[in-house]
Amino acid sequence: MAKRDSVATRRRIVEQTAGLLNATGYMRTSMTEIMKVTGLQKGGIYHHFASREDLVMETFEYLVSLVRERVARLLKSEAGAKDKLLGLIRIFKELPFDATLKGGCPILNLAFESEEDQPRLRAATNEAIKLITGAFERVIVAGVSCGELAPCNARKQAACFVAALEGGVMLTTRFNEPVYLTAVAESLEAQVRDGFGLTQATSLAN
Amino acid sequence: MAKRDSVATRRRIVEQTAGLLNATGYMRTSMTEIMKVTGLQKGGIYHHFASREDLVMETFEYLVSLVRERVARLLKSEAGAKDKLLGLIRIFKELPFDATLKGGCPILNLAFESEEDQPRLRAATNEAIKLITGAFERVIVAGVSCGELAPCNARKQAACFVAALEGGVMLTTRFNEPVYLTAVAESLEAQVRDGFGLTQATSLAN
Amino acid sequence: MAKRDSVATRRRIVEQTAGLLNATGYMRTSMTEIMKVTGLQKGGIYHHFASREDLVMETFEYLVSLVRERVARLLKSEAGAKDKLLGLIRIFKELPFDATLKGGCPILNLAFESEEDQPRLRAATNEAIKLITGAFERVIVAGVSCGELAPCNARKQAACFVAALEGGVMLTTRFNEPVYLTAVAESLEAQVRDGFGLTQATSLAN
Amino acid sequence: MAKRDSVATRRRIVEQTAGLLNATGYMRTSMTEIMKVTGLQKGGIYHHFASREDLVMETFEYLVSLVRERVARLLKSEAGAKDKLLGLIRIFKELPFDATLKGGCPILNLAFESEEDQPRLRAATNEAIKLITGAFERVIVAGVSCGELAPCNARKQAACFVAALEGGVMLTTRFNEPVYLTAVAESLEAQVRDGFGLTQATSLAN
DNA sequence: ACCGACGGGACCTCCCGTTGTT
DNA sequence: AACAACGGGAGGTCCCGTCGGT
Repeated sequence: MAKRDSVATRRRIVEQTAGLLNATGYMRTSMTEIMKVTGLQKGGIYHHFASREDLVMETFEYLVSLVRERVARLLKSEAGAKDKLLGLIRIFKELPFDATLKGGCPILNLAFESEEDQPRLRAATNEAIKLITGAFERVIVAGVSCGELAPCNARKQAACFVAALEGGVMLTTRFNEPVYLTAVAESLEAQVRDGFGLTQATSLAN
Repeated sequence: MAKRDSVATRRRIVEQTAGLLNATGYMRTSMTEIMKVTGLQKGGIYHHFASREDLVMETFEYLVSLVRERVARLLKSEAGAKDKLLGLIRIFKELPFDATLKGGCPILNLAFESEEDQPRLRAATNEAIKLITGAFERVIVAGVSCGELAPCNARKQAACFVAALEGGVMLTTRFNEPVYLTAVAESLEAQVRDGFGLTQATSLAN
Repeated sequence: MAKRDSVATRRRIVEQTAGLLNATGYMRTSMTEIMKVTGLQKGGIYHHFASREDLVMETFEYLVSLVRERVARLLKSEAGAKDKLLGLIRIFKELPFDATLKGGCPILNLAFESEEDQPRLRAATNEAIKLITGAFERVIVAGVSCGELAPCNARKQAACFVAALEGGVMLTTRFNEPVYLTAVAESLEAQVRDGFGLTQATSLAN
Repeated sequence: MAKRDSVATRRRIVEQTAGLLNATGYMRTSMTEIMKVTGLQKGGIYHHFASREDLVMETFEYLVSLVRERVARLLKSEAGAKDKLLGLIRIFKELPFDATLKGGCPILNLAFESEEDQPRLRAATNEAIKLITGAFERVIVAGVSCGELAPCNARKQAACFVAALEGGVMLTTRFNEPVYLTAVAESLEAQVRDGFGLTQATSLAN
């Protein structure tokens, strides 16, 4: 059971902890609970991670990687800007139904919990949210360039998408009410199909 | 005089604790910090509140009352549905700049932190979010009735507004990035002025 | 039991902890043992001291104050340099038989245990040992001035006295063998009575 | 080859651990640090030693053997009692400058750290200190017999030498102040050269 | 012979809530 | 009404020792 399993165990710890932390809270969840879901004792866990923060950090990055991977795959599979945006929206819509991500968006969750006295976690959340916002922004810029979308402030439009979707995920998750995410997604989808009002110019301008 | 002082002190505790709890976290904030901002010792606080949860509960309801009051005043001061919606949006836009509410929306904050093992707090957040959503919904229903807004699923439309605005507040607060809330608000304002696409029917239908 | 007893309790903790720490070890002794001798629970102790190190620090200074007090009283009660030196030696001879100091010299004990990663404790021991050495040195300087003692390097002579006596205390304490301290004390007493060889000049010269 | 390697490795562990334990503390030093200096993992060390205490025990005896060897060599190389005593003193003077013994006298170090719940270590230190004291005592007895030294209580005189020298080593090591050991050594050397006051009888009598 | 994954326990710290007291 | 001494418990960390494997 020795050496060879080390990598696997470490990954197993991260994977099993991921869902727990994202649902119960990165800071609130005690090592005891982590011990329970991993089936390991404190000694076993601390053999793989120097500190609780290290484990949280790695778990967070694992969760972010799940999202990043989906985004990357989506951007490759779809060609048009509209389809890409609709796909990104779909990723958010599916979030609460994913087993490990049913706690909501890990980025917002950790951002909510991490304080200024945990600079590593804060920095990680900042970077992660930029990843998402950046993806939206780049798609929008490209869509505008090729005339598929109406001209607009891409950064603002991206921020609007992310904020609305994150809000939808958050409310749906926390209040167990699917309507929030559904409503937001539908609204955004309509805007996308409309090309941000390509003909009527109702998009975010300045 | 005893009773009068008691009531005043109790209220003072709530008011002084409100901003702290909403910014630092309802569950994360320790009694020590609460003691610091109130200037009272443990005994003094527990004399007025049977438990920490009671204080949290009352503080939360105080914060919600601040929001409710603004909403009520706004609904009274404005006559048209569009103006009322724009006013509600403005309330959210001002949230992060309010001294006591700079921690973000208290409802979402507490909803985020409260677990299933705290049914009272959960119930309070559920009720509070319905208050907000209900306000939007009623305005929309009225607006549609009088023809000021395009026909739509009012509940969904309200959910969409609240989710987007809450998301904007959340991201702006947690990432210290005003663009999220600004972008969301502008987008919603545009939709409102458009009367949810009164002429082109781009609003949330089913 | 409230406010008034605070000072007394704090002092009681220090006094009861003093003997324990000096005998069992400043670093080795666990909070659990300190709880036992003080009769308080962790909460009670941490109410009075912010950290274990703080308690150790204060306990150490209490023990040093006991020694300092004896030295001060001795220096006042005796007039001649020889009598003062004999008195100082006697203080060391009595150390292992003192209830609270039976663990040996607190200065050397803590100096032994404190590492470089505890600068406060290190600094305290440095200061404390200088207190002892300084007392010897000043007496010797005065004794030489008035011709009661043979001319010598006072600092060296003082260091010799302290080292020998500390060694005697240490060995007697750790090996439970009174002869070490007795032998050292007798030898030093003989040198003192001899006035450091006032007539034959066998004292430490350069 | 297996057995040979085993013995060599075992000795290597002891030698590499010796300096570390004597400087950092026999009890305080963690297995992690021991692993670091030996370059072995836990399993490797525990393969050679049944317990941490066994390793400490053996390391201690190795360090004592270093001292014993020096003493034996000195006693052989010098003929006269005075020269032997001066040589013994010199051994102590050199202690803090020896690479492996720069932590001070291993006997006193371990005696300080070992508690009553470690009878083996206690016994080992008792035996070791008797080795040193016995060496002094035998030299003194011989010196008195042949008239090189003034008649005296040899056991006491030996105890005095050892206590003073150990004290000097201790203070010099712990306070990083060479004067203590230097002063003690000079004083004792003077006494030796004087033959313990062969002519004036100032030596330890009863 | 040696590695290293893991169990299990002890330690310090901090926190909430009670209670005697002023 | 308010203070503050104290109990009791839980959390994160680290450490020693075992044992399956190479």
